[in-house]
Amino acid sequence: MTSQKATPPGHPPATARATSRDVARAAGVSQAAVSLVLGDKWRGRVSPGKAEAVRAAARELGYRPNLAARSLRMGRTRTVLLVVPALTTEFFARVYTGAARIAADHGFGVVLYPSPEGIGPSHPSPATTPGGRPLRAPSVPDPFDSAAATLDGVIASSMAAEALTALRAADLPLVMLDSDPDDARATATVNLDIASGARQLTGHLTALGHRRITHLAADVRSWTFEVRARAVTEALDAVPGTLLRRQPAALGVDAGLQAAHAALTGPGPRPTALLCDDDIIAAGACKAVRRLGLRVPEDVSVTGFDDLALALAVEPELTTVRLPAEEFGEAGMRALLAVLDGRPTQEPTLPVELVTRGSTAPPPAGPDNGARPGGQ
Amino acid sequence: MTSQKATPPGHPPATARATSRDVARAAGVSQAAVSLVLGDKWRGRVSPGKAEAVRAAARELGYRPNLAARSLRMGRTRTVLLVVPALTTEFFARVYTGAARIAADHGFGVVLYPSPEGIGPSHPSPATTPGGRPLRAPSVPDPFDSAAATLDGVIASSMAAEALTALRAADLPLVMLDSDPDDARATATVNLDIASGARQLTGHLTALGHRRITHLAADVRSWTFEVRARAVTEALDAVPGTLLRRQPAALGVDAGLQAAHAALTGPGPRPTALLCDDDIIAAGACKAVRRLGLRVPEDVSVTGFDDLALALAVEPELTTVRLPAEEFGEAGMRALLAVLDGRPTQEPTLPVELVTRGSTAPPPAGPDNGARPGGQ
DNA sequence: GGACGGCAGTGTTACGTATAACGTCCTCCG
DNA sequence: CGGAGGACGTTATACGTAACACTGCCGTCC
Repeated sequence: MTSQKATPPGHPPATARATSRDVARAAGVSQAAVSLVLGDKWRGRVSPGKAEAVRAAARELGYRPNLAARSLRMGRTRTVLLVVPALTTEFFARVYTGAARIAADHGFGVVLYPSPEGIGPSHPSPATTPGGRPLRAPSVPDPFDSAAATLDGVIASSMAAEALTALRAADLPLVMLDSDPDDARATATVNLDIASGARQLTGHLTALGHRRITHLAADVRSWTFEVRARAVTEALDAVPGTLLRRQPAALGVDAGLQAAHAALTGPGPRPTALLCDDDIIAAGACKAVRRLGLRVPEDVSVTGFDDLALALAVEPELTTVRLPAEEFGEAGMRALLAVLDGRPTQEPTLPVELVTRGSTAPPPAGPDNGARPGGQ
Repeated sequence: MTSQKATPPGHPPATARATSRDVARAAGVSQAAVSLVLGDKWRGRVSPGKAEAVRAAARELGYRPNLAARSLRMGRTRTVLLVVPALTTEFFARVYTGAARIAADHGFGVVLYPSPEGIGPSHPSPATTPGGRPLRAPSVPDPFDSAAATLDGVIASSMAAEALTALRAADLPLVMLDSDPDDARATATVNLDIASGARQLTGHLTALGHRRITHLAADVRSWTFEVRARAVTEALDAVPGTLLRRQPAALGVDAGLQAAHAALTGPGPRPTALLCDDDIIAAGACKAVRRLGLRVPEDVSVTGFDDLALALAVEPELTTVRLPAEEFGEAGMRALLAVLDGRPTQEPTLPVELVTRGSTAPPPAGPDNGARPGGQ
């Protein structure tokens, strides 16, 4: 009673952290018993009474296990690495959020490794040299040299796959996001149903009557973009009388603008729809359309991909494919946890959803337009 | 040369990590000597020849110190916590990027703690998950319970200050970002010159001729927003004949739209300029203006704050204040490192810059300096 | 000539945890 | 009645590192 301070029960003196031995002393047991009880492995080893005493003492002292000691003892750090192209990309920020949530639920931490060749859509930074050699960022250290030196596993986006090979993660469990299921490096793979999204998008455009479509394709070598390109091609091949062209576009608003400009002013009949590999490129494409004195969607329809916040910020709001980014990160982390536990991982491909908004409409009626605006 | 394996020098066998004792054995010295040499504290304790031998052996074996052991021994983890409202906010993603870079340069790691009340300005997030389950994370754990249990310091945004009090970080060095310099909790404070930015913005509008300005003020209790409001008020007080009103706005595109709608349709003369607390609100405001049949900037000027990628994605491009987000994170981390080293911290207030773009123009001509345009 | 101090190192310890190995009793059953 | 085992705990150890305390040794100075 005299020792009772005014501090709430959750707030111990906080001067020096209590150790498991302090708890043991307070509960009148040995340190080993504390470890057993708090580790929930005391079935027939400690009496219920003492177990409760231990828990009470731990609570009273505000005991938190020293993770450094635990890691040292166990040889595992309960820390995983998430390798993404860039965190300033909203999509990957959301992936991280989902992954971190699941990780935290299991007592794991997530450290980030933005790959050196990471593409920052926010600022126009040249990502790679023409030779394909990744431009080494000034000070992106090997995460295995940094504070996260000891890792239990890795989750990596296919967009950062190249950075992976430079990493010394050779023997770590590796979950790859949105990548080739046959990739030998991956212990497991978690995918979004990108192909379905691309098909839905293409189907939406053709149903509106579009026949001349230009695909503003991200010029990033990555499984996910290859899938988009293939799905778009196949879907349009199935519709007679279509003309698909492809215009490479770097990532970013400005790059999207330039690519769209090229697509709209190039030789041949002007496309009536621009199918963009992500919302950011699409935003740039919208700007390009209007700079040419045309309107979105009356003259040119534009579609995005990802359903970022941006899709609702621009006008008209973008028709796009919603990717469940948080769930994606969650699934990736769950898969990795399963691998770490030795459980079989059976992660399904996550469904995506077409979101129809104002940036798409039937193509304008025109003499040389192979399709009827109201057709369908 | 005969011992040269096919593996590159940087890639050791990678089977089991070499320990400092392995290095000692290989170099023919004791483990203590290895620790001294690699810790760079061997001035007169180890001969240069042996020191070089140790370094060579370490390189050969690909030795990486076990950080768990080091942390346990030293009582410091070389890990700091960054508390931000939400990572999906581009601004804070960039702050993190800067902080992480400096941290890595000094062998530190950064773990993230998105505060529970974190605002997700990204999506209409209110509810719309197909499954209908609450997206708001029910499981944001105390970071001191999570894998980052042991921390050396904390950097916290003023926008997440409330979360801080719930944290048990009582005795940790704390650097606060953009917050009241008199905040007693902070060991040090690093600020952006927000007031200057707000003044520049206000001056820009008044110079264009605007007199009726509504401030779409973020309804988040936070030092940084209080400063903006105060600076705007004072700047406009200095210009005779101005009418400043204030409309609270939640964060997010949709909230900005609603607030702007209220501001434009409310009683009294319609404002000719909307000064928004961030670019996202401004994007929503632009939508509201157009939905009322008005034009940006001819009928209503709109300004943002932050200079996110979004500012260039919407049309017209936003006049805004560019905040050096990466540098902000870098400065915060540097300040924390100084505190940890016991050095005096003397971080200047970082300058900001007005960026004039297409969303601002002189107010429409009218009876008394910008009255409402006739018929609408 | 012996005391002394700086160099060049090594042996040892402790950090806090998890767990294997080891004792007790006590009960139950043949 | 004796021994087998379960319930209940404790002791001891190892994880890899940093740092303290100690030991020779050699050159120097009084």
